[in-house]
Parts: sequence; structure tokens; C-alpha cells
Amino acid sequence: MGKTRTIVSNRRRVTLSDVARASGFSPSTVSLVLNKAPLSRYVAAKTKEKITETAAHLGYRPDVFARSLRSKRSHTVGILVIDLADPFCTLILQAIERKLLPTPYLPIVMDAQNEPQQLERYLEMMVERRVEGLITVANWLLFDITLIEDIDDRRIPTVVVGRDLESPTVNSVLVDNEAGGYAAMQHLHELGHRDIAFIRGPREVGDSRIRWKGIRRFARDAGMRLSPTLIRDLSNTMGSISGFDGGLRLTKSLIESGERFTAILAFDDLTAYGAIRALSEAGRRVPEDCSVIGFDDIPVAALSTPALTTIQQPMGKMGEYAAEYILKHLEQSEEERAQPYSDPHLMPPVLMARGSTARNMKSRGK
Amino acid sequence: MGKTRTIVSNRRRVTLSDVARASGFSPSTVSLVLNKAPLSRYVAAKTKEKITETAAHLGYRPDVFARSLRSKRSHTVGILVIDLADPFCTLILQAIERKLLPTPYLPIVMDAQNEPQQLERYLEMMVERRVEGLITVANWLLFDITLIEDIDDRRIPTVVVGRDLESPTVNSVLVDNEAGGYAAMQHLHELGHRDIAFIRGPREVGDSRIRWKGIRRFARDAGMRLSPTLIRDLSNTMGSISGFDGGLRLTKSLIESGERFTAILAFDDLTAYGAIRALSEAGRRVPEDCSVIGFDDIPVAALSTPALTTIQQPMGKMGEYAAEYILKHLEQSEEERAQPYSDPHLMPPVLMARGSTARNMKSRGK
DNA sequence: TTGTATGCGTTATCAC
DNA sequence: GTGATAACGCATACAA
Repeated sequence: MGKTRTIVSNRRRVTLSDVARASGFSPSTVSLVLNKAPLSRYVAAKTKEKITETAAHLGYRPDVFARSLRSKRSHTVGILVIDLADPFCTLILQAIERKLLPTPYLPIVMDAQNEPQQLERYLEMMVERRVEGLITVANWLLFDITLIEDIDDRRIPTVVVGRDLESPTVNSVLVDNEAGGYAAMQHLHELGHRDIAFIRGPREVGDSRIRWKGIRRFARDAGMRLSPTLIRDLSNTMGSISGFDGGLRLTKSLIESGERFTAILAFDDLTAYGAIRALSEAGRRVPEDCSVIGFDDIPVAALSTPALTTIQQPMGKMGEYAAEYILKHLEQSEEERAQPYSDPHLMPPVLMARGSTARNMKSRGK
Repeated sequence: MGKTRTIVSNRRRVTLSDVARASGFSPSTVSLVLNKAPLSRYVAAKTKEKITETAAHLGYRPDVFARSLRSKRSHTVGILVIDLADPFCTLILQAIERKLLPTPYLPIVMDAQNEPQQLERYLEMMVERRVEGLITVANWLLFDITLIEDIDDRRIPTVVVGRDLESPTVNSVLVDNEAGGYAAMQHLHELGHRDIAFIRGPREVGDSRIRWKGIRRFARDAGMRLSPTLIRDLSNTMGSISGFDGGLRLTKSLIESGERFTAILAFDDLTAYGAIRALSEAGRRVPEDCSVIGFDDIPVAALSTPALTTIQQPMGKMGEYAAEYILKHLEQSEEERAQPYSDPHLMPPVLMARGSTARNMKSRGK
């Protein structure tokens, strides 16, 4: 009843010495050839062929554990994702995976699920498993991750995506938040909006501060005045992961304040969705009565109705950069890696103009 | 300048024999004690204490590679996710991870990114890495995954989540699609809808057929007639992963057909969002002019405006079941595992009645 | 050009 | 109660 097996047979694993015996050569020669080691240059072509052949025939697969034990290498790159349920993280992760696919490095992904404790535990496990590089994929919602610097001390190349670690030794790559804030403002301004409400991120979040900087810079450039009464901050203690509840609540308070505004610039897409809900409940249509712009461009932004205008973070590009950075450093010696990073690598955001913003049709009640 | 390191020091890893030397006992005794092996019963309490202490003091961490090489165990469970960008998969994955957290098993997650080739490759890697159990998290969009059966032949406990593998040897857990279809219909019926349009999944997708069965069963029970002209099928060749484009296109065709309908029952949430977009573009409001119901309950369903009424798949429960199943089988001997599974484990769906469905206010134009 | 011998860090079987 | 000793499968320094 011997069905053909696609992968390997049920029998005992075949080892290096099995191949050696079957091919008539010694284990060392077999090892040299199969690993294409430098010394295999001196092995006769015939021998190589014979060995490769019998290895394939026997279905030889090296034992990863024995190999790693002996060589002290793992051929793995650790990817520590702060929250796999966050589409922002997921898209970055997939880009990294795609970059790693054609390389001999296997991504080992672990998901901290927003729990600092798990982050720490997994970080240790990464070291334990001898990952040769470490990429941390972070969302803004982030506790202290400075212990990542410790990893770098072990001479493991490290990079953080999506957040500025502000570390002199660990490289970071993230979106240019200031440019993003600037672009969002510019878009609303071009549509004729002058009375704009803001729902900023929690004060502790660096991203939010930088975006605000960009917003203010545009306002200065365009000679706009930002009304302090139209500014709200999400609170970090709302417990919720998403800014939806905050966006909803703060927009309600904005509406109830009676203050006039024709557009809302939200901290992120989920906050924007909260704002839209609040506007809708108050009978204001988006975008006819009020425009709304978000930040991130989560996958559903293009699919909702109205589609959400937003500032896209180039998750794909960011992931690619991180993977390339690690791959590059994997080849280098320790000394070569020593250059410090005072500044994070910033990626340009791109405005995705969609249905939730429209030209301001109301004359200004000045 | 010796900053204290949280995890380990920079120095060479400390090994078992380091601990042995420092504590004054032999490596074997140290191993026994540190592993709490059965034989450690006979070790003097004093000795145990001393060993545990020095191990802790030296910061000893067993070498996972040496350990696995010797013991032939990996203490890992493979989790093969068909697409990590699919929130459906992600939520299941996180539930699995949470179940595994308090156990000594480490989840090794790999992401096939919807590529059959990668699935196969990763499957091999899982075997190579000696995972002791395998959980496959599948979405409906699935090519042939029967090669997973091969894994089971290796006496690795295996379970598939989210899809019926229809295998006599591999257990499956998924939502009760028929009950889901039934519940969706019942909901629309209770709201007074009698002219209902359907956007079914691609014909090849088993889920869709079963849901349709449930829909028809309700129609029979309630004495409703389903108009054949109001039925559309998503095509599998649309290339796109999401049903959004299909939902948009098919709803347009539904509208253009001139046929009267007051509700749309969509294959899944993304299809529903496509339908909502089409309705909106045609000037029909949701839910006032037309109700829309989806299937899945992706995270954003509750956040969009209007919030999407949908049939929730219990992703959390499904993941938990899968993890528990694997954990249970990891304890068992090969013989005990031998019981075949003719039927998949079905989880009850739950109706999430939200803003995209409402009572039918239009009298029937009979 | 190829083979022999050794050790990576563990665990497990014995003997003391 | 505890300590030698071997073996897991592989890679490499060195010998031939």
C-alpha cells in the first residue's frame, strides 16, 4: 500500500554518514560538497556529482539542530512583531518576509500581542535560538522597548521599524511623520478648508508630536491660524488599542462645543472612523458637511464608503528597508557594523485622496 | 561603564559543565536536577538547591540546539498561516498563541502569503525543524492543501482551522456555515425583507455552498421564494484576494437589472463593503433603502459607518479549540491518536446585528 | 584530493 | 545519591 510521499519517507532520517556510506566517500567530503564549502573547490567534479546524486536519491536533509550546534549559526532572523492583529504591523511583516524568501535566512516571527512581558520573553527566546539578526516591528502604541538595545550589544544586527527608538546604537526606520502632517494639512487647505479640527494622538506618542510639528509648519507657511479650541488629544489610558472610541468621543465633544469646523484631521485611520461615526450620528454627512482625513492607510480605508482619505505609510517600503539593512549587516564583520545611528531613516508618506474629503462648499462665517 | 544587562552578559554562553564545575557536581547530576527529570528524585535536597542556585547565579540557559539534537524533541508547535494579512487568520492565530503561552511549547509561525509554493516549502521546514504538532490556519481562498495529510503520516498531530480538509485522518475545525447562512436569512426575514439579493462565493468554495444550503433551508422553513434572477456568484478568477471588487461589480449589475430588492446577503464582509459602495454610488442609502449583511465579522465591521451587520465566525474559539486539540494529542501515544475524523468540528456562528440592516419600510410592490 | 579524529552541549544508560 | 561515558549529527583542523 505504499503511497508515494511528497516530502520524505516515514523511515528513519537519513544522515550525512548514510550518504557517505552509500556514495563510497567519507562524511567530511560529503559535508564539504553538500555545503559548497570553500574547500570543496579541490574535490573532483566526478566526486561532487556522485555525492550530490546519492544525497538527492536518499532524500538527505541536514539536521538543523546538529548543524547549528556545530556551526554556531542558525540561519534565522528574528522578527518581533508588537501586535500581529494590527494591519500596520502585518503589512510590514509581509514585506520583510518577501525580502527574506530568496535568501538562506528563515524568518522566526514572534508576536508580543501588545504585552510588554511577552516582548521581553520572546526577546530572550530569540537570543536563545541564536537569531543572527533582529527586526522589531512596532506600532506607535509602545511601551518601553529599550531592552532591544541589549540585543544589539550582543553583536546581533538590529533594526526597529515603525518607531523611532532614539537609540544611538540601534537603527530605526519609520515614516516621515512631519511630512505626513504637512501633507494632510496641505490637502485640506487646497480643498478650501480653513476651520479645521484636530484629534491628535496621546501626548506620550512621539509620532503625534512630530505630525503636529508638520501641521504647524504648514499653517505657518500658508498663513493659517489654528484655533486652540478645535484641538483634542486622545488619551493613552483609554485602555483600548484603537483610537476609534477616542475619535468618536472627542468628535462628539467637538460638535457639542458648537465651534464651527469643516474638516477633521485625525491622528490615524481608526480615529478617523470614530470621527465619521460621531459626525454621522449628529446628522452631518461626510464629506459634504465635513471632511475627514486619517493617517496610515489601513487596508480597509480604500474599501469603506466613503473611502477614507489618508496619509499612507509606506509599510512595504519600510519592511523592505529593514530586511535589506539586516541582510547587508549579516555579511559584515563586527567592526564594520559599529557605525552609530543618530538619526532614524525616514520614509516619505503619500497622500491618498479619496472620498472622505471634499471641497469646502460653505462660505466662511467670519 | 558596565551597565547592568537585563538578559545575559556579553561573555561566552555558560554551559552545563560550567555549572557543574562551579557547583562541584558532575554534568549528569546538574542535568538531572535542572530538568527535574524523574531520576532527580534520588538527588539530595541540598545538592538540588546548590545546583539550582549556581545555575541561576551564572545565568545558565540551556542550548536549545544541543538539547534538541540529543533529545529528539523541539518543544515547538508549527503554525502555518495561509495569509497573515487576512484578519480572519490573524485573530485565530492570536488565540492559538495565547493558549500556547503557558505551556512549554513555542509557536513557530510561518506565513504562506497565499502562495501554494511557499506553503509547501514551509511545510517541509516545519518537519525539518521537528515541530511536534502542526496547526494550519486557512481562509476560504484555498488551493489544495492535501499535502498536509502527509505530515500527519509522520505521526505529527495535525489540525486545520477555518476550512474543512475533508480528510479522514486530519481533524478540522471551522464555523458552522449552514447555521450561519440560516441565521443571516432569518435576520433579514425578521426585518421584513422578502426581496433579497444574494452574492454568493465562488462556486469552487465549499463554504459558500454550505452557507447557501442554510439559506435555502430557512427559505423553505419560512415559505419564502428565492428569485433566481437575484442570485450572483463571485468568480474565483477575478484575481483579487478580496471580494470587494466582485461585490461592487455584481451589485452594480443587480441594480442595473432593474429587479427589485430591499436587502443583499453577501458572501463575506469585504463583498458586503463592495455592495455598499455600489449602492452608494447608485444613490441608494444603507440601510434606509437597502439592507446589507456580511459574513466573518472582520475587526473593522464594528467601526465602519454604518457598522456592518454580519455573521461572526468565532475565530477565538476556533483557535482555542485547535490549540487544545494539539496540546491534548502531544501527550498521547501514537496509538491513542489513531482515531479517524470523519466530521469536522463545527463552531456556532453568532449574528452581529448592527447598522447596515434595518426594517424594510417599503411595501411590497407585488 | 580525500579521510580521520575531535568536539559542539546535551541527555541517558549505566556503574560505583 | 552521584559520576563516568557514550551518542545525537554535523563541520572542520589536520593528516595522509
